[in-house]
Amino acid sequence: MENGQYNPRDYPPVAVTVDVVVQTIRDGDFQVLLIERGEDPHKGDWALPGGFVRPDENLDTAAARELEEETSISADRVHLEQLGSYGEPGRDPRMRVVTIAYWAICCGLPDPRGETDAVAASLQPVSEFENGRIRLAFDHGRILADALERTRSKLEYTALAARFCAPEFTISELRKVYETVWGTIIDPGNFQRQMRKSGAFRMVGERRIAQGGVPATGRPPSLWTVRDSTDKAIVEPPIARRTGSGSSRRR
Amino acid sequence: MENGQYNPRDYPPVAVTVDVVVQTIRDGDFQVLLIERGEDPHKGDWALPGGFVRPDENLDTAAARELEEETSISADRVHLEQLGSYGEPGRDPRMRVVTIAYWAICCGLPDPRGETDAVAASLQPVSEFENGRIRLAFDHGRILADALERTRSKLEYTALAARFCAPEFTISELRKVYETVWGTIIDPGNFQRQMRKSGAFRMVGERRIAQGGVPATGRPPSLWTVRDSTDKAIVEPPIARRTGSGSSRRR
DNA sequence: CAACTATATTGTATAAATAACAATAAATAG
DNA sequence: CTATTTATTGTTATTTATACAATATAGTTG
Repeated sequence: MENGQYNPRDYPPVAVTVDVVVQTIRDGDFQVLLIERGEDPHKGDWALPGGFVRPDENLDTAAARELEEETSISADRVHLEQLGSYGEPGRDPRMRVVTIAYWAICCGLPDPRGETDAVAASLQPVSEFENGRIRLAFDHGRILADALERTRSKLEYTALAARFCAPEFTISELRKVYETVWGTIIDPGNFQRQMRKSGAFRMVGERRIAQGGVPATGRPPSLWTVRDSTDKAIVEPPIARRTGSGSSRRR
Repeated sequence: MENGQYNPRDYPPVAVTVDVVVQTIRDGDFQVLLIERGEDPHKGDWALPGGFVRPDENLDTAAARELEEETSISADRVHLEQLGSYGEPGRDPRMRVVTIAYWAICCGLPDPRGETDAVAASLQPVSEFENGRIRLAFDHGRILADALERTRSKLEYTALAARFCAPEFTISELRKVYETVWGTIIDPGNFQRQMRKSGAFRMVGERRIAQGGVPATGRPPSLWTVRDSTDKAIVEPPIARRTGSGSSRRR
């Protein structure tokens, strides 16, 4: 491309697709959107939602479109970011396919069904994948694993945890996001201070009284929102992820 | 790709290329490999080295091949990593081109010339680009900026700084890498301890006496190497990058 | 209504890490 | 030998992290 010596038409066709790892928390469980493949290859297996990039379409736009088609929620209430490209020659047996993988975080998915595609989309617990009980088609297992690591890593130094929450949230809700995604337990007091000092969030309400549905118990929390809605908000200093799973409390 | 509803042949051809941001330190200066375009579009401008991905070639392999063609150094003495994909529809006026960008760190480039390509490749100071004195063709300016930020960021928590050095290096040489790439000044004493405690490096020689060329002055340093040659070595705790340029010393 | 329970939030004490700079070590240059 | 230079270790004040205790403020129950 940098020089005119190669003629693109000399090469066999390459298809370019986007695949999206859509992550959310539902019922206190870290989950990811998967579709059941209706056709071979890998018929009946799980796969990531995705599709071809259209001729005059941005990569980001293509990913946003796939996301909206699959979840019917608009991409502006979602964090969507490129993960990387996967282009192993044999990754799709039908032809050479290079895919640009994206990852997304969203809140409150309305129980998804495949809308445009005649395939069943559903949220599956990440734990099922990491246990090996769910196996993915193509190289989607690798892509998913990379996306999960990226998400967990970015929670450390960004305010992206808030994307798992409604626009306004409590610090405890935020803490539960960390605990769910990382599989750890975090001290509520220390977490409270860290978030307040981080500068990434802004208080929008002193008190929240009983919400619809859940009858509140305990002292009412204050309400917060992200200070920078462009997902650039940095949590500084970063909050430490303890690799050990489960309780780290001492008795 | 996930379903059979789209036929790849229905879409206009997409060319897939790789572009590589090759970074090194030469004469104490942070530099990047650029080529001068010999043909339109952007004839005479600077661009990143790159080229088409071949039919049966990995993306990583294609990047390594481009790197070797352009620098004539083998990719195993180099850190080479994917940066991301750039596929804006109009980024190349000739046709739809999606490029997978890579970034590389290497040590001691033998003054490069374009070998296979009949184009002039040369190392240019990063400062020239960041000053705006060098302007790049296509969207390569954006790619380069992203790569530089990635490199600077990864120096914080990985042992990749060592890739700018010979296989064996002194802690002072390592410190100068940080200072050069970040444009900051780092306290030698504190840096020494951080690197020793980080676990990322291993001492391979107690003393280094006068090297060829430079007549040594001062106390001879010990020699070190990276403990994990797979570039997975983590510097923990990370070393802090002070955004402010130049001296941060107090008087 | 008082006592109890449950969260949220603030306090506190200790340990650990950071940062600035001083001091020492070990070589070469003159 | 003395000055100079770079490497490395010491030292100390300050900040930050961690664990846990204490308080605040609501709802719930007897």
